[in-house]
Amino acid sequence: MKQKISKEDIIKTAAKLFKEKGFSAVTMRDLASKIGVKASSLYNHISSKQELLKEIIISIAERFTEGMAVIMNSNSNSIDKLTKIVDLHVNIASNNIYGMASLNNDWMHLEEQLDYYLKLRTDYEDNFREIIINGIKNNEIKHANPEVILFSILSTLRSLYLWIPKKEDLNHIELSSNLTSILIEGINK
Amino acid sequence: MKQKISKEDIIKTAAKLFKEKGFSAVTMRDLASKIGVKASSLYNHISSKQELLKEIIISIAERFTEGMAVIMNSNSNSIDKLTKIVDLHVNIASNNIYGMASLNNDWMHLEEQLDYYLKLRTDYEDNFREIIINGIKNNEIKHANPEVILFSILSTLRSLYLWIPKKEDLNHIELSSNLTSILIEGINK
DNA sequence: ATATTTAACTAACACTTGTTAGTCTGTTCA
DNA sequence: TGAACAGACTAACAAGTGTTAGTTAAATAT
Repeated sequence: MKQKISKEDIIKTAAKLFKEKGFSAVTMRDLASKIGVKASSLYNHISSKQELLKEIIISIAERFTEGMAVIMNSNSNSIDKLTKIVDLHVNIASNNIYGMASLNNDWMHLEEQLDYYLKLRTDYEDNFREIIINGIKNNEIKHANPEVILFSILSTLRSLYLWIPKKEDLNHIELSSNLTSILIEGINK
Repeated sequence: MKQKISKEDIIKTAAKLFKEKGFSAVTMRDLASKIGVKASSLYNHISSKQELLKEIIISIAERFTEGMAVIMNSNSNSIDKLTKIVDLHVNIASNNIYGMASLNNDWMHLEEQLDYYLKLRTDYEDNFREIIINGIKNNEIKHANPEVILFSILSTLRSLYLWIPKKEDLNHIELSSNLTSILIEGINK
């Protein structure tokens, strides 16, 4: 056998291409030629292009859900929980630089799994919001609009996948603590 | 004449569809039928699908460049400049909810204009970074990693287009000042 | 050594893509 | 009124799309 490719290889390469051009702009022939094989050969390992998107997005989304569940069940205070959420995002983003692009930009092309994905995302945001609102109640977090706080932190965390690869020198523990400090304490002196 | 469509109509509808599904997933037939016309009729007004993307992205990118130039030329202190940048983003995002999606997610499908776009973006980020570094030097901004500060603020501002439409109740002046406060002073009490 | 399985290949499919050519009808202006 | 034009239409194109069928050869199991 000239070559032996695995489903994992295909998914990884797909994620890389999906990040560069988006799901819709990547053809099965693009993907195959990047791997060094003909498009039809891919179908010995996967069932459809859709399946690739599903595998990429849902596995990451579930990792976020699991991480959030652990944080919600911990009895830390609100600021500690936020710190743990930052860690969670830094860790998942670092290990899924390519996949995060699909999660953020191509989720709308999920078909059967779209509703499931949207539920995971909504639940995640609801938990996040609850942590913030509790923090305000407990006087740990300043009395600002919780939606603006949620939006501001979550936007930053969701964009990590774009920045981590550009700053290879910054190690993840350092990034995580710098980020936590800036998000929580702000930047003013 | 049964109908009279303008290039502006086409661009607006295109931006809306590009936000929903991404540039590559929107066909000229999709676009035409949303407008209530046949695909070939679009070509009486525009020269190509590419042109639509260019018009949408470049016009917004240039508005950011102009806004940044005004801020750089003002002799405000660093914190004031950051406040003005927040306003700039809130204003442009509010007025270009759909187009901002293309700017953020479909810029890689620009062809002849790709280099130009990338130059505008890099210059913008360089100016932003300079403001932050000057702020640190002048003791207005805390001595943290300027790349992390830049990334954190800019990610939030670049995601505004996703949040503004979900929070119609929050008016833009209020949003702008809440956001400035959170980005600069943080969220801790 | 032989039989079975794995996974590549070529060829083709039905359909969709952006775009062009040519036509026809309603509007504008002399 | 009639000529010129604008802008819609139908029809078609060449190229590209995801995917399937059938074939072949290498790897593995008996």
